[in-house]
Amino acid sequence: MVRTLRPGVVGAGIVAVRTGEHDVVRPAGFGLNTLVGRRVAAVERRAKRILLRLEPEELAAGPAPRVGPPGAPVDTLGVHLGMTGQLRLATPGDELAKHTHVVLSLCTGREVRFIDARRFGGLRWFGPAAGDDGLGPEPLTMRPGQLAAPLARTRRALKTALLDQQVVAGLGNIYVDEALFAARIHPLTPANTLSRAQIGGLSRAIKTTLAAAIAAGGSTLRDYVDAAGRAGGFQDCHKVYGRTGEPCRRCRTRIERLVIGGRSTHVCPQCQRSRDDPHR
DNA sequence: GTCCATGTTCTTTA
DNA sequence: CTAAAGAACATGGA
Repeated sequence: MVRTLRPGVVGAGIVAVRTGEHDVVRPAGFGLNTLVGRRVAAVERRAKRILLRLEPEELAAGPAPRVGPPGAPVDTLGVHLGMTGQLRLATPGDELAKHTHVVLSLCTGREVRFIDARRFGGLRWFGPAAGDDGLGPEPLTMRPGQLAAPLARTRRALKTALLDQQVVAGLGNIYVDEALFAARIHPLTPANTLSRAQIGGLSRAIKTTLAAAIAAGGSTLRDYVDAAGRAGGFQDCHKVYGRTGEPCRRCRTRIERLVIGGRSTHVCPQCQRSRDDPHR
């Protein structure tokens, strides 16, 4: 999402803001229209958050330098897509999709639209804060020790621990299931019983799974599309997620569906037998 | 009508 | 203190 959004947004000034009747902005009542006149310095991702970094206010007005002096405050507007959210680059003539909650008009003549049927997603004003509060390490760059430490402190099912954004930030239900299959570890394994070797394998599995998913453009089950409206392709590579009853691609055993922490969980009972693996 | 859904956050219960 | 379980949010598709 960030990669497709970035070229249409970075360097552009916000010239108008339109909002729908539902308040999807936190803190509640924050006026997005106060951002008119600000310029987008960068678009970054932290875990599941999309972060629009805005140039310092006084420098953004007028023909000012693109980058402020060292130490100048950069403000951040975060976007979380929840389950059904979309950020779309559009032009004013494009038909307004149902459930469009925010439209940011840019000086380039283009628009960024936030669309979200369920409204589990939303925008969040971080001000000068970094926008990474409450988040554990970034899975793509973490060291195994960063994963080992919080896992050693809990007896929760590994699945539940990995969905906890304070343990590791950015894994959702799809990618936890896929990473656990890749690591060949059962999702019900108590987090604090993993061996050092299992942690190492799990860390690697998380990285390869996410990297492959990003390269494929993400998983489109129903709603996800990038800023240009293109669906992802990784759903066709899922080994276990959504494959209940179908044969494991590795061993042909039927994929099982469990419920762990209230979340649908997909597992190959043959490949993911870590709980009673005598070698661990 | 039923069940399920890519996420987060709060409350209740133990 | 820990954590499990459930509910809540809101809409739509099968």
